[in-house]
Amino acid sequence: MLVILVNNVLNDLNVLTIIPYLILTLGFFRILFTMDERLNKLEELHKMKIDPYPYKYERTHTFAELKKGFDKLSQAEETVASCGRILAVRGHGKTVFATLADETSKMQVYLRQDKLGDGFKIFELFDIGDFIGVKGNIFKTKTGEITILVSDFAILAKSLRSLPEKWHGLKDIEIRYRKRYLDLIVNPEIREIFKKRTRLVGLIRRFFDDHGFVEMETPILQPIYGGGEANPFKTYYNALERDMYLRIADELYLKRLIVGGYEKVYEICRDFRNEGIDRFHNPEFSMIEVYQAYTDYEGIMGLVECFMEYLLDNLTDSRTMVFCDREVEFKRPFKRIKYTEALNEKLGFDILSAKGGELDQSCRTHGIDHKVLSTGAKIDKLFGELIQKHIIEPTFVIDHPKVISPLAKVHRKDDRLVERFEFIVFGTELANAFSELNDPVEQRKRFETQLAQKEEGINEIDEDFLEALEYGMPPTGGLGIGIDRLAMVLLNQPSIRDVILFPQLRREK
RNA sequence: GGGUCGUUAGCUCAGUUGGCAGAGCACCGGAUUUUUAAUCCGGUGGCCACAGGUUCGAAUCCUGUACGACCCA
Repeated sequence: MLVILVNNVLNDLNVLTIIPYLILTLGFFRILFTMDERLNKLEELHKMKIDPYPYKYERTHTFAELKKGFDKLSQAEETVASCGRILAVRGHGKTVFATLADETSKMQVYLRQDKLGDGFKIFELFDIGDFIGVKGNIFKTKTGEITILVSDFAILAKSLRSLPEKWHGLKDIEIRYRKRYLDLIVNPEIREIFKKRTRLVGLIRRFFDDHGFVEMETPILQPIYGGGEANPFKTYYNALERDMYLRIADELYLKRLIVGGYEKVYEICRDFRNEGIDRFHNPEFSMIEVYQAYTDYEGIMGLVECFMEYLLDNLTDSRTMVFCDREVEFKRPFKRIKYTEALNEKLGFDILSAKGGELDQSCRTHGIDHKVLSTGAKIDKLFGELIQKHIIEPTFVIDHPKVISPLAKVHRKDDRLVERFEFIVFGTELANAFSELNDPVEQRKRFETQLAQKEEGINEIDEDFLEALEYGMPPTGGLGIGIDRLAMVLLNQPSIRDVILFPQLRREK
């Protein structure tokens, strides 16, 4: 069809006008040439009144079902109908072996001219990558492979481009990310990873449902962004004639629900942060936030211990976890270390009473660019560099300085600290939790301090949230878990892009 | 934002000191009725990422740009 179309266009133009046209559309022509053979076959199918893109196929068995039910099906000589994509073809003149794949498995099919008659020739119009349906009986070849002896077959969708190589697969990491569908076709282990990720999210949901939590849905488009420290993506709402932000967290909305009387809520949410992309960061990422009334961070720590054990038992069948060639065991209670004690020991002075000069000096010593950072940010960088990086075993780091935790409740025994923990394993933060700040007067002060520390006063205080707190929020424990990082660690994938189907990349040239 | 490395056929990769652009798979033609990375014979396919520079001569050396990976911020 395309070939005819292009021929017509060429006939309508004289040679001189064609030349620049040819140069301009070189890319288009190159695609045409590479697809030429397949387009011819497509044309051939049309001529034979065979629809290369039919509407459906009645399948009796998936390939996995055929393999599982082989004894019964072969004994009964039952005619089966299956379908899938052609992955390999081995022609032998008057017979053909082909390997097909559906979602469940691969399957060999065997076509013989003496069985198919004139229809046998039609298979010559099929290519690797095409979807086909086959009917026939299953048997074992002399090498013992379960195979369908085909009595009838049909094209289900013609493929116009050749797939990446069958043996080496697709390795180019850029193409794997940009054209994930190719990665999924030729690298079955990648399909397995994303299936496991889906199973993981299902387990997370089941765990919290089973523990009496209710899943909620809160706004992704927010008039004021909050609940974290990050630059937002900004958009404009025409009908309301105002700027809106894609959420960086859903904390402040879930807390409104606790004010509203729910006692156990969670949301599995996609959050958006307008910041750098690297091995641990994608601008859109998945979180689960959990809030439970009448408990504190101690209660949440217990919940996290149960949660991790539940995931390991149901996802990997083992209480050990391997990530980047290191192995750890999960045994409760998890280790606890105090944030300030660990950091003070490394630094040799007390960060809570430190002078600015001491902090700056330490930053310089450890290669941290301290000039543009707030005190809190300096402390957190030092912590990341000196402590977090080296924590491999599952560990709760607890009791953070107040300056770096504007939404957490002051520690009951030390008012310079808050009741907070981060759950760290393999040097990676998997969870962050507080005894939630529910004192509206204190919360307002913290927001004001936070706003004053910002260089650009872009964001405003969420008055509606403060008003909600003023109506009263019960004591509450809150938890946030980064699902992508959790997936990385549980599935032993070194980059966040390996657990996100379509990671963000720059635009192609 | 900075540093290091990479980009060669649809895919996986070679390419020597700067001297004709290569292989395997895929594709096309031929042989082949139990193969399975089928095999055998023959063939097509390249803006060597892009733009400059050095040179008699550049995939190769130099500069810049784009995209990607890793590290740092």
